[in-house]
Amino acid sequence: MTSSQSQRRRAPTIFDVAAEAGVSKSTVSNVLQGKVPVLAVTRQRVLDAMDQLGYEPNAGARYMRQRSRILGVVVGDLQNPFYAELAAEIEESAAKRNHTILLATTGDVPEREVERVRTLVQHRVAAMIFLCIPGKAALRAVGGDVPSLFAAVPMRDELSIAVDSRAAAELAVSHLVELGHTAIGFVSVTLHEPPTETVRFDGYRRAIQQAGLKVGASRVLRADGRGPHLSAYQAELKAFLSRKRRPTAIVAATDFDALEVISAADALGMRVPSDLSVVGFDNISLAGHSRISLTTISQPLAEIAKLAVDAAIDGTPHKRRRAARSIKLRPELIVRASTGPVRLG
Amino acid sequence: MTSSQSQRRRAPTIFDVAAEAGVSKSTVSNVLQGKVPVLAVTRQRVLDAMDQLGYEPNAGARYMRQRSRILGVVVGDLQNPFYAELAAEIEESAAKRNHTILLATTGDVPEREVERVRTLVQHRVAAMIFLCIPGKAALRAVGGDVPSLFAAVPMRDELSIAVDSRAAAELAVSHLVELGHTAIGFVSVTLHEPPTETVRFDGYRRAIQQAGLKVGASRVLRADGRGPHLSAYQAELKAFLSRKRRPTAIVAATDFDALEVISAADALGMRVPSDLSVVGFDNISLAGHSRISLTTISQPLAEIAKLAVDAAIDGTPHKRRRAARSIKLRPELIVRASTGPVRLG
DNA sequence: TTGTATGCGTTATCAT
DNA sequence: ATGATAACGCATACAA
Repeated sequence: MTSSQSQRRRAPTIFDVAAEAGVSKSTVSNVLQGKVPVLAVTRQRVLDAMDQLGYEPNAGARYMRQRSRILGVVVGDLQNPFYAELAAEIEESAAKRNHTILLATTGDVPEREVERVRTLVQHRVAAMIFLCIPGKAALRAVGGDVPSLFAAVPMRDELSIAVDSRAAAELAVSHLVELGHTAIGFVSVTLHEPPTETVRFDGYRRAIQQAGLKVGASRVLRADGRGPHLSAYQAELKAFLSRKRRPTAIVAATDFDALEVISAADALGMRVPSDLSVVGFDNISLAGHSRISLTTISQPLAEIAKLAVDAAIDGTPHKRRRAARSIKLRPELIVRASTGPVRLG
Repeated sequence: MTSSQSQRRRAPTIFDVAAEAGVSKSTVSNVLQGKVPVLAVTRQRVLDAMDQLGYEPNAGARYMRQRSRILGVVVGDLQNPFYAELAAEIEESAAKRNHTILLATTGDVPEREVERVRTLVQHRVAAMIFLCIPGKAALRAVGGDVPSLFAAVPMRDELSIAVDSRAAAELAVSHLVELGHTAIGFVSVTLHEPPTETVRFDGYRRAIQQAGLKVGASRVLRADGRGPHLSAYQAELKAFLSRKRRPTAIVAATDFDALEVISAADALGMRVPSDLSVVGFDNISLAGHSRISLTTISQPLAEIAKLAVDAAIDGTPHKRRRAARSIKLRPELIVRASTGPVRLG
């Protein structure tokens, strides 16, 4: 309205506002900060001048004197609905606390990780929230000056806010045991993050042993593979499900994996859950769809996001205590139609 | 390793580097910029000093003199896999061009839009990429100084990079016509963005007329509703599908809507595609899952992302020509198992 | 309550 | 090829 000119003018500064309002820059700054009392009329004049000129403070310049209000968010795979949803929640929580997020995706490629982390550091983010497990180099690139924490991923010796994956696995396994299953397998084919995968497998293993069952190698399929070779996964999965001593129930490392398992079962003409029970992990929103109806472990997304943002903003006093301040949240089992009693015979 | 101290030190500056290398700040800046020639040995000394100190340039300070390398990305609904995937692609394209993205989600709430846009403006983003249709107020908040464009959403009179939705609708309709359908309906229940919804419905309507068919009011279900009242949607959908003169095929405004339609059909015991054919829109990654296998319209995500980022960075010379420079991409029909020949009778 | 002076980290202009 | 210096927009300590 005011200015349809396309020549990009210099944005109005605090100085312009001061001139327009007939006061000094300090006064403008004072009404901006709200710390120092300013006469009501003066204040109003400044405010008027501001939206007269369409003034917006320059965050970059501000951050040279103040703590930045940007949070760096590093996500491995934003294509995965779980991380996308989590990122959305984090953004919202951050906004509630007047912070913005600088988003970086790495595709879990080590070299890219370092590059992206460095970019975030250069922008002097107040803190770094990882939605992935970065490599050593990336972690080093963060440096000791910017606090970082890990959301929804397990990270030993660091501040991490995640679900207790052992408890989660126990939930899944005991649910299956209650349904009469004894041949309970584990599948992870699409999870690019070794540590997360390991923790979940470990939880599965412990839960199995705790239930007095055995962890048969023939019931476990773990692909350390790179890249999403969907067709290859399917081939492996079909072979896996066709084995003689195949499991009657499967704990999948993620809902994505569970979906792949279901696809393979469908292709083999196996029925879920009567021929094969499947439990997922993450409770992505599509897990509840009638065509999927996946029994799965749910993580309290909003809570994780809020805690992560709060911790990122409020900081962790002593580095050494980071791990100690880690938070393990309680997972929840969502029972849907992908699990059922074991078929006798 | 180097510094395990938790007291947050002042990050090393260009000045510190200069001191360490025994040169002036100007020289350091020169090697940083690479524009002015610097003696090889000096250059190396500076470089050494840099990673000795773990120096990273302060992007905020830099942006006070140079154009910022931040792109503001405003997305309405990041929970929607389509937008999450698009955001990921945009981030990647931006990174390739040494840019970072500041992400804001609005949940399509007008007041939040303005607030978020203002935050982005305050960070002096080089450009704004909208993955939603902002309200007037938000658009005004952008101001005339920061170029903005629209990716994957239709926006009249503005620079937009999206699929030709009329062509898309034609693709869907003619596919169904070829299968013998004449009672082809339209459903949109979860799309929060009126303009996008309107454009897609309009495309549907034109395509129907072009095919010599009629647009019966009884075959159209458009919910302008707010918020995701999934159960309510389901009730509406079931009632819709139970009508006497119900359609034999449905064009859904989004894959999400298509999934809801399928759920409703499942609940009513209707078979897809023998009782009801369904075409979606967006080709989200889960549309290809064996349990869904949704015939849908695909948008070239990566291409949209690249074009959007390039346009955002390289800019549009004259504001008036923005609309003229808009790009309409060709949609593609992905035929899967949710569509089939009309059942005779 | 308001104004003045200085510093923040960097780039850019001008000397040398 | 390198160094001194003035912006850049804002916050802050201090003076008035």
